[in-house]
Amino acid sequence: MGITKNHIFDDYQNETALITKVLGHPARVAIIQHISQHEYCNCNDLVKATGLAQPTVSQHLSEIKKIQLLKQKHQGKNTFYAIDLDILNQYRRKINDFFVKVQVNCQK
Amino acid sequence: MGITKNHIFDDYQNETALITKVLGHPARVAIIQHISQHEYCNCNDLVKATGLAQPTVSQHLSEIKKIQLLKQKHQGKNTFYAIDLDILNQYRRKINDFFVKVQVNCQK
DNA sequence: TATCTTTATTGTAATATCACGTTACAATTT
DNA sequence: AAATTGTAACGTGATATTACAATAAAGATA
Repeated sequence: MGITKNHIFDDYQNETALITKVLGHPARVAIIQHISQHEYCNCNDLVKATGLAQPTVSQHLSEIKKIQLLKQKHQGKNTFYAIDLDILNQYRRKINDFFVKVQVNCQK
Repeated sequence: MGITKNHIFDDYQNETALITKVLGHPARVAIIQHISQHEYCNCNDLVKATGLAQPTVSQHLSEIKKIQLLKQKHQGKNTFYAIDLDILNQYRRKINDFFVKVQVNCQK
């Protein structure tokens, strides 16, 4: 029905899916890369970097914000984005652990 | 337009997104977990394990198959699924490297 | 004040996804 | 041969996603 039955899955499964879903679009991968490579990166920089329209970039940014992966600093009319490294590292470990657990289970 | 502009992104970005997109649904996370935990796991086992209808499970399986993460062995009327550990490990490293690169870039 | 810049929001069209009933088909069992 | 079992494919409805034009809102600048 186009509606995911989250309630029939456990927290671990839902959280793993939530994180990877955000990474599951090339624009968001590109946005995360670009922010990591450029300090004081604002929305317009990302528009230029991706070639997408400003509302589209803004929409993708809000998806990334939903999982707390971004910090933003308002400076005058500008909004500068940065990666939250604590969260990033937390997610890196979480996703890596998922892969490792699957691997270990297979080898039992 | 609901249609992703893959052509404006590079291979690395598209491949990263392709892999994570498959993990971006709790049913597929659950299916991968269950297959890793049960040798000789067939479609019906996954139907029972997830609580989803058989066609739904079959559809999710085909998404996971698209990125070569599954091996299948036909035995009579049964089809047994297993994780392709080489591919899994390849993807684990790829996704982990993505996170690490972002982290390293931020710290420059 | 009027204008420009920057970002978020709203609305909308096109497409994709999720879920499942139905059907088809192959292999097994009776 | 007929019935049963297991899986994939087809079709479809409901919802979500992607993309963007238009607009709003807030701050900067002329």
